[in-house]
Amino acid sequence: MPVLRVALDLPLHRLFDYVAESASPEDVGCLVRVPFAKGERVGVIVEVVDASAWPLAQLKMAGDILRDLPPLPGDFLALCEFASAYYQAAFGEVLLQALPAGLKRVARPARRSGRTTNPPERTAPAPELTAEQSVVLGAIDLQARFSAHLLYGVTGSGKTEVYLRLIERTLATGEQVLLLVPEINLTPQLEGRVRARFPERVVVSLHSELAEAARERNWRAAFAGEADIVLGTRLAIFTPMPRLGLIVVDEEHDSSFKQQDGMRYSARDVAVFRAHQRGIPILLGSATPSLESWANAQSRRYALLTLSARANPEAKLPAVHLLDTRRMVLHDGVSEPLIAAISARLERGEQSLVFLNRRGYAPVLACAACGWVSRCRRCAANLVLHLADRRLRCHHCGFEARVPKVCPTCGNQDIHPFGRGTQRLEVWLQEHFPDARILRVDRDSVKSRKQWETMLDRIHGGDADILVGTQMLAKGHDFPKLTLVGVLGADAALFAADWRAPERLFAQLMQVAGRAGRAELMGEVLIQTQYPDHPLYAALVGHDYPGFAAALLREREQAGFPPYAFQAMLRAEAPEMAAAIAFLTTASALPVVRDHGGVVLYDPVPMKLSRLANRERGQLLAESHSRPALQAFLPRWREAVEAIKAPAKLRWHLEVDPLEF
DNA sequence: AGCACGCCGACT
DNA sequence: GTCGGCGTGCTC
Repeated sequence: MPVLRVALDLPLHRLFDYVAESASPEDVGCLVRVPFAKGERVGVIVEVVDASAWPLAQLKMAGDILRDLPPLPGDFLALCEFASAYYQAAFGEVLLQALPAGLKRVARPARRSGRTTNPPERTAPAPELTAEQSVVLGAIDLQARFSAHLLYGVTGSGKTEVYLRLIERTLATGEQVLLLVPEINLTPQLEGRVRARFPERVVVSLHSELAEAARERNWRAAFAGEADIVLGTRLAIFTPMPRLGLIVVDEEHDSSFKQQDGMRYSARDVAVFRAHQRGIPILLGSATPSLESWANAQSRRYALLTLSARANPEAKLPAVHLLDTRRMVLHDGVSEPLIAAISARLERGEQSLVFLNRRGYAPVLACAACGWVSRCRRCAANLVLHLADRRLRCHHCGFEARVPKVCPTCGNQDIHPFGRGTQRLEVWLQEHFPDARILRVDRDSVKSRKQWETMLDRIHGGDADILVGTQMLAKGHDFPKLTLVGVLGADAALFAADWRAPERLFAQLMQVAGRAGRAELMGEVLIQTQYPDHPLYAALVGHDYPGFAAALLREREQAGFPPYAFQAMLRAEAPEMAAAIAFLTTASALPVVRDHGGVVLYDPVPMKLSRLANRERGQLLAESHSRPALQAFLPRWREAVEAIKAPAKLRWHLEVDPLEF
């Protein structure tokens, strides 16, 4: 009798073996129902082997092999195996997280046959290509085996059109396309554009906000090869696609491609591996590529393709000016030149956008008499004042309290908000421009996709004169009447402890600056700063991403930071910081650590946000100048760390290529 | 990760 | 006298 080696959704780095009445190697990749501990589970058959060498008496009998779903293909299993090995996650967990929940339920409901039908769309004709777009398209050979391309294109340069043409060429050869986007809800118009361009094709979307049934239906369509185009967020990278011929990653620098819980993978990096493994082209697109991708382009591992001009030649890049607030009078944080610029837009009937990446009314409430500040009792963070609904709110753990009328410690009535958020800015602007229609756009005012679409309609319909918002507003949207972008409070990120903060700030400001002046109206960007000489701002003024990236890469190389070093972070959390640090200290002194000369471990330290939801958190960085050395070290280290006897309340995880510190 | 078994504190 | 805390060990 054959033995099935089965992967189960457990954090265990091993397979479980069962005897089967009858099974053949063709069943590899099939789901199978198996008895496990006291209950029953669904796993995936990874191997079917001859039983002669197995201690059969110790094995349980497998249940049904679920053959109504075709077996998961070998390249998909290999993709999961790669992710499992690279990110130190259990194979079964990787494999089963990739499947829709419905398939994994032990008792499976009878399947309703649902067809994936596209809502009818009018065919959108393809626009003429610009000279640059033609050059870029000519440089991509879809017949080639694996090839990675970085499409560096300024905002409005027509990256999407390049994607669409490539997709068209790929579809023509009978292959499927996977298009990854950071957050599907923020870019509903991209989905619309894809559907409108390919009305006769099956386009399905895959993201976590999709209802379970719809997600399963779309997943099945992709897996069955019925879907021609899969448009999805990071989780879609783990979709089996039998005819996959092209992967496109839009806004490849965006941090939402990085999963921040469970298996902490980078969908962009997995995508590159997947393309390599399948021998197909991959295109990464961005106006501000990640330094990792930029470095790969500089070293010719990726082909660099550039779109330097806006597709609409009338739309010039916005003029970026710095407002040196050290020598200016500020009115609730807003400088007079910015006020004047907004006034001018109001008079001309144009739109302004004021960008402040901090939601709420004020980041903290404080007592002038005794020094009390509104701290979260569960986190090492302040409670943010939300005046709109009169609450104090922790942006990290969700804790809420009502706003006290007097100081909770000394009874003083003199408690005041300190600092500014979007709500306060909105209030002030409304007072100063009483006739202006002001729209605040942040996660508090836009909670659902529906609200977001309503908001976009209002903006496009010219229903707003001034937009006030956080980075939500920065994502790729055309606001034709928007000619002014004001930026407040950007300086904070210049000197942040996280050395990746400038890179993110630059990308964010480039993105929000790109909102200004897309049509025939010239755009202007005013950035308030106390550090007008900072090279980051100089690069913004000059629209000089390559120069900025080169400078950052030089710094990184000198400091020995990524992408010139490879890192993994061990994090521990416990009720007491001492327990977390003690665990990390033990982990850093394990015998395996001494055997790996190529890997350096730093001292365990408390995390920046050292307490979150009543758990104290510490971290330990492992680093190497050689990825193979780090990859050789990690499995051995992880195994030894798993064997550490830690208190039950201690949680830990290992993150490869961490983005945040 | 669940879920059992197993040995020490405050209660119907 | 028991209910229940979570420490430890196992899952084919």
